[in-house]
Amino acid sequence: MAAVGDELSLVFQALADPTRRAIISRLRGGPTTVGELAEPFAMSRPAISQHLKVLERAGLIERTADAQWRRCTLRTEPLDEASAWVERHRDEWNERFDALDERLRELKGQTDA
Amino acid sequence: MAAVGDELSLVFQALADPTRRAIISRLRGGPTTVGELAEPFAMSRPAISQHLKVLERAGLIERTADAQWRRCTLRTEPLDEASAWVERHRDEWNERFDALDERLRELKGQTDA
DNA sequence: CTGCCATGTAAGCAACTCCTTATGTAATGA
DNA sequence: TCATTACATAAGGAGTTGCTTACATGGCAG
Repeated sequence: MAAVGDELSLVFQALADPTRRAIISRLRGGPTTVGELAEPFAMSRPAISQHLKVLERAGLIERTADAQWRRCTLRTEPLDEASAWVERHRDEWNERFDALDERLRELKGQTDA
Repeated sequence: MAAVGDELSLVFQALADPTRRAIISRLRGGPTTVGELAEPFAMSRPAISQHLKVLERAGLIERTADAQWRRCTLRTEPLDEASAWVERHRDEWNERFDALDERLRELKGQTDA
């Protein structure tokens, strides 16, 4: 199925490709045209265009027309959301604590049985 | 192609699915058997097994045999790596600064022409 | 041993991904 | 006007994903 309509899924999916992550890294150096962006990759231009479409769908870039060039700009808000999700699940303290809790309940279950 | 051998891609790809993110959220409450894990989802057990395989491949869970149950435990190291990548690209300062720089170069270009 | 329980694996299918080449489309410049 | 530049879109194909049902495995209780 993978209908994946929700924002977070789109962002993580966009980040799951090394080429797209490289594009994002590149865009940290400032807005860049598609041609410049495509140059370092051993890949056809349409392929890059399609990657950019994925990034745009995830809200990670904006494309603005500038004469015959399309200027791509990084948008970091979706990265904030992704970061927030990961951070919420990253800290081990709660997990450790709950694991201990679970262990205690387990032991109790064993003595009951 | 999507041969995606690298760690980060596997992690982001694992996080790109809502079911798998829900599983991770659930595992924050401590180690859980596959059955318990599958219970809240409107999905067959094999489907969950396959999601767990993806999570395991990404290093996000460990499965240890415990009699006829498999106990799934969250591992947060891959989340650390993912978080580090996102954090590295999230801060807007550099981006803003370079964007300004670019803008100045643009203006210079216009006055030159 | 036998049948149940929890789980994994296999096979099949529709949908999606990621690339390709070929073909638009819009702005520039001679 | 006509070619060129910069890019997008279309069509197609190999491989992957995410589900399904059916079957295999391995521990356990009788």
